[in-house]
Amino acid sequence: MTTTSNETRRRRKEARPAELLSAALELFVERGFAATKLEDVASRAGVSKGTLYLYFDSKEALFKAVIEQGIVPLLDEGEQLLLQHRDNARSLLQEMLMRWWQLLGGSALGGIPKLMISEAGNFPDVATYYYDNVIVRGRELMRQALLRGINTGEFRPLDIESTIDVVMAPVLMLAVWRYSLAPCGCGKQDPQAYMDTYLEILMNGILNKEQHK
Amino acid sequence: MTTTSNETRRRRKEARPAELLSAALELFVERGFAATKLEDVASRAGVSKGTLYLYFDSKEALFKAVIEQGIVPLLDEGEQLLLQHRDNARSLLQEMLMRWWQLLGGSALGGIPKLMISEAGNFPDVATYYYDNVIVRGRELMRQALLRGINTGEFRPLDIESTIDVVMAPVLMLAVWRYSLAPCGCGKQDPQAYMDTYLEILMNGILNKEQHK
DNA sequence: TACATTACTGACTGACTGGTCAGTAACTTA
DNA sequence: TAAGTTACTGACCAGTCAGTCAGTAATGTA
Repeated sequence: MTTTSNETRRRRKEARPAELLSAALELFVERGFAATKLEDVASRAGVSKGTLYLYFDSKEALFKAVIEQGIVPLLDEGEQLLLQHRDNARSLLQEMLMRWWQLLGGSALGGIPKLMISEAGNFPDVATYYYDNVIVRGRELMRQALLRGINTGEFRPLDIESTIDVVMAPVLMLAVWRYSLAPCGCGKQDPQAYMDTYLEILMNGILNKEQHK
Repeated sequence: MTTTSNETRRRRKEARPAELLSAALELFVERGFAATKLEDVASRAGVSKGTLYLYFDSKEALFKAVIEQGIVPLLDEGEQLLLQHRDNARSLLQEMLMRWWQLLGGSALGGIPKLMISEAGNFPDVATYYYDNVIVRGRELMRQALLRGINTGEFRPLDIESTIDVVMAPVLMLAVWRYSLAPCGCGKQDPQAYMDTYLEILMNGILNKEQHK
């Protein structure tokens, strides 16, 4: 019933973990870790609860896997962008922020920041993992972009470490919003207008005055 | 044992609801709604679980009360500030953001944004209440400040609605951070440096170029 | 066709927790 | 001091859910 005729069980076995992780991410983001029932995760992935335990040892192990598997692709993408980019720092920064917003806004992965914010207190070790492997790496990307701009004189001299956090915040908030109050029909009418305004204010805020446009 | 000799039970009765709300806020923010046990809330407030039910009908009612009681003082303060301020728009905006950060950073109330973000999906009606009574009111304060600046020519003409959200985001993130990853010993070294950098970038971003300093 | 292996199922259990309520002790009043 | 009232307690109940495991059915193999 679950498996259609041309999907062999062997093939299914390879797909299961990803299907379960995807279902778990959706539900964890939607309801929070504690309020999510494993039965629901399993049934959303089209299997029974027992099957879930063939692939993951416990609810907590599932949570860790959701975070660890979900986040790697995002950073790889960002690192690619940084290496390839040969234009000026302004367009690099702009493109990084837009690309990141597209990724966070476009797939369910966008819920990970909200999930991590909500559950960090209950899973300090996952929080540490997330910090070391996502935040530190993400901040490094942003640091490179900002440094490039400061070195070329495009950006004013800035306190880099705090600038990194300040620059990230509005994009993060937009992603968080999408999975918290927005589904309740509340505000933040147009993400595109938000990003446009943000980039406009940000660029005015960090570009050297001599720079035009 | 719980009540000391010079606190009569009658006086205690008046203090209980506030004590319970305070304990509940702390634990909800720390662990999330579902992961918080009413027994723990009660014992942190120095009473038994039964007593909690004398003052609140259910766990959900307690949650609603936490949000509703916790948030009103903040907005009153903000409205006062807006009415009293007679200086230029720049200093008004600056002071609003700093004051807000002090309030959010200084008391346990700062956890409310994180709590609301985490639980909005599970309590759509509370989310709607929060949106109507906190976000809409808060945005209105910010709208007034921005309008004042645009009208006097201090600020460049901006798309007000999206600017409101953009301006709020970094302060909100700072508050959220404090109750999520920060307790795990992760980054964001110095809130003061963060706010300084933020205000500097923001002001450069929205002030008219002729404006000096 | 008979046997073995693999992927999966879902009823079950044990622990936990929201919510109840009969009882207790502090305080008041007569 | 005795009777009544108020604030509070904690054992208990009923429902829930993470995690288990004996059994089943699909697939592979001889």
